[in-house]
Amino acid sequence: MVNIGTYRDEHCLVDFQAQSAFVDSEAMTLTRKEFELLATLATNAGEIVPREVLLQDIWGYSREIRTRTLDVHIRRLRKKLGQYGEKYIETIFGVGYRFQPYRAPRSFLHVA
Amino acid sequence: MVNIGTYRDEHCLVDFQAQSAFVDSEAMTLTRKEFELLATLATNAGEIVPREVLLQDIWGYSREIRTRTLDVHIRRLRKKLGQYGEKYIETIFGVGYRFQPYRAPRSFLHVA
DNA sequence: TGCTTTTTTTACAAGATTTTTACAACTTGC
DNA sequence: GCAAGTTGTAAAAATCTTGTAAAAAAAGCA
Repeated sequence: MVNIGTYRDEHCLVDFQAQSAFVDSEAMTLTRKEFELLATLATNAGEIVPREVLLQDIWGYSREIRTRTLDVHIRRLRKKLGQYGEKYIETIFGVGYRFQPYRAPRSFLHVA
Repeated sequence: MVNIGTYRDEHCLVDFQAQSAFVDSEAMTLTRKEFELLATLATNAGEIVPREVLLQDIWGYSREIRTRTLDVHIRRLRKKLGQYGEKYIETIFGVGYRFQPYRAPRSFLHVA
């Protein structure tokens, strides 16, 4: 079984082909822009995606265009990611955003 | 495996591409200016970088501008480098700063 | 067209970063 | 040691960035 065309971790699944996404096995209802945003971030999971890049790739906006639409979409996406919203989508101040793959918190029983 | 785009020594790793830095494998949370400063110094590790050059390259300030912002940023960077702060960032009085690659202290058992 | 949904803008609020200020501490040359 | 200049430092002020709710605009669709 291959894993091409999807992002997957313990709580989140993004299927780029089917343009669908799931949180804890529950389908998210995302609009097109919301999905594009999630897909772009998840594709680059663990890496910073600059605002510029998001605005260029998803909106086709060039550097000089001033808009808050990215922020608004980030907010709605975080909301739909539920309790993980803040953890998944990190703000890199002055740079952009980063989708962080889920990491299980280490059980305190195993802490040295 | 190549080493381009990074500074690396026993305790410190700076990834210029990813705009991230680590001390003893722990991610440092640096602001933009702090990262630029660290990156500039680490790029020139072992060499003195004059104040003028830092102020010009990072702030775009020309010689005649009087500011203490460089000093403040140096301080915050040293703080975030933790116990190595002072060792890594040397002050060259009247000239500038120098990032010194980590050198393991010679074990006292081997001191002549 | 008229209704619904999605996207963008607007206008502030909130938050984070950067710079300045004011003074203390230090370095160097005399 | 002293004076002049430089750097260190804490805290305040200024600036800049992001978050947010609500309204307006645009896009989809029966």
